[in-house]
Amino acid sequence: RVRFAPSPTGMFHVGSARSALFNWVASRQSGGSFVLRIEDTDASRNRPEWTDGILSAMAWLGMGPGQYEGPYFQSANLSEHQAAAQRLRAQGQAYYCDCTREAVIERTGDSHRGYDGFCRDRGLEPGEGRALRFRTPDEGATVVDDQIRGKTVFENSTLEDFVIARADGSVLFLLANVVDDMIQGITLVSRAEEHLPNTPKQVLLWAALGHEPPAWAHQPIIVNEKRQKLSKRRDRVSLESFRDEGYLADAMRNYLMLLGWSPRGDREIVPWATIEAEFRLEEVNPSPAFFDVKKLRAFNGEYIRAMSGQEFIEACQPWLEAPAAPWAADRFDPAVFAALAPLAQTRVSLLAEITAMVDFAFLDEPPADEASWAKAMKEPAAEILADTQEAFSFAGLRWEADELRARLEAVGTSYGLKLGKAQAPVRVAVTGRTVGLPLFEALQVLGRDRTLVRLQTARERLADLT
RNA sequence: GCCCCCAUCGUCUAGCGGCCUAGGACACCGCCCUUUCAAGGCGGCGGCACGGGUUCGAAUCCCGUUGGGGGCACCA
Repeated sequence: RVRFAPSPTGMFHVGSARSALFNWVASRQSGGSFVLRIEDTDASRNRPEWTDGILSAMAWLGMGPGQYEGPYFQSANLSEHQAAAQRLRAQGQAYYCDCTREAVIERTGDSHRGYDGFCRDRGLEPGEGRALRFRTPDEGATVVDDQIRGKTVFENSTLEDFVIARADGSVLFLLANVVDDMIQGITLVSRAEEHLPNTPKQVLLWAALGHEPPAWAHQPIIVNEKRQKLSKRRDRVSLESFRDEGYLADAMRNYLMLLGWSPRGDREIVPWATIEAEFRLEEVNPSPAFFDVKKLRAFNGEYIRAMSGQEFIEACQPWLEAPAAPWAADRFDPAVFAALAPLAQTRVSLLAEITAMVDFAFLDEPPADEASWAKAMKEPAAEILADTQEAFSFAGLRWEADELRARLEAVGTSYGLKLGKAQAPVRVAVTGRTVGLPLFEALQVLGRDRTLVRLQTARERLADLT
């Protein structure tokens, strides 16, 4: 039984996403279950919309409702938490303490030294301002046997007597967590490396409560370009933001699994089934991994190209409507898009890019891009536009890509220009941009009338400028 | 400050004592293809942090140094 316990913070951190995936695969492989716990001992912090966000992000990654145990939003074990705390006290392994933080610092002279054990043997009874502390052993060591990094030894003398219950009687995360895990029969706690320093305390709690601790697995943290832990404030970390930009769930989960692990045999982009079969928690690389958006993007491009034409068209839908699309809804023509989509599929690495790729076809006028205009509309541009307009106006012209190409090529030749140069002014006149879909195919789809109007408009504008 | 973790190309990694002249991917740079841009094909650049051991032999094992990171709440 593997437990996944993301903290509700208003978004789903990519680190949490990777952790969820690791745990998910590990639990399925062993035929065990995946327990989802989205809880906070301070219920007021657990906002419904936040938990909904986590649930939908998980479902997006393929971990849908009904496929896990839970979710548990609020621990149902509050009384057991209390009982455990009192049991520890009864066993002499916890004691009440009335020291304030300030008083401790004054005695130790160091705000980082931790608690000094002042109240250990004062035999205080519960009361106002008195917290319950766990009495850590004076000697020996506690070892955390971790599936990813082996055994880590913590000298008990370095473990301070930590608080397990507040003065008001409420139990803190460290203990509550252990009690919940015990009650739910959790056998593997797999979480981020930042929890490792607290783990010996939990191992001690498990033992004090008379249980064998679960197996542990502390995953390396995910860092930014400065090699610091990805933080909500500094870095872009929300899974939702990637989803909304047009990253595919399959690409994202494939990439995430590769952060710290890789399939055998020089492969990276592999079907999910392969990952589910081959992943091993013990094979996870213990060193921190940089979240490389460029590589993610490259993966996304590969996944997009691997889609069938129909799948691609369907996947693009959200970016072809308001608010993503700048055109009026009634100007959108599914047939036109279906004709352009195959040309666009190898050219987008993010679905969001599709909008700018096809907007010229659904806008009344080509989008204005000054830089493109400046770049393409020089020297013989006016003549090329005029000649092209004339050539394209020819009554007997077959309005098809190869024919259009032949005509423009001829125009270019008359000015000593290769097609690559000659097509530039026409491309900008019709699509508004200097780069884009293959021009003649796009013109064929756009149609004769609209193409000619745009050529005419561009000529007039060019004339006005000079 | 104390405790802990980590260390192979810029990045993600393969490697778990000889198959390593260190392999792949992303990024970057060329060339080919080409109507722009992509895609695709071919090629290039580029790394075992350092110092000691152990061993016939070390990227791989041990120790140290250095560097990076994480944790040190009556938060989770």
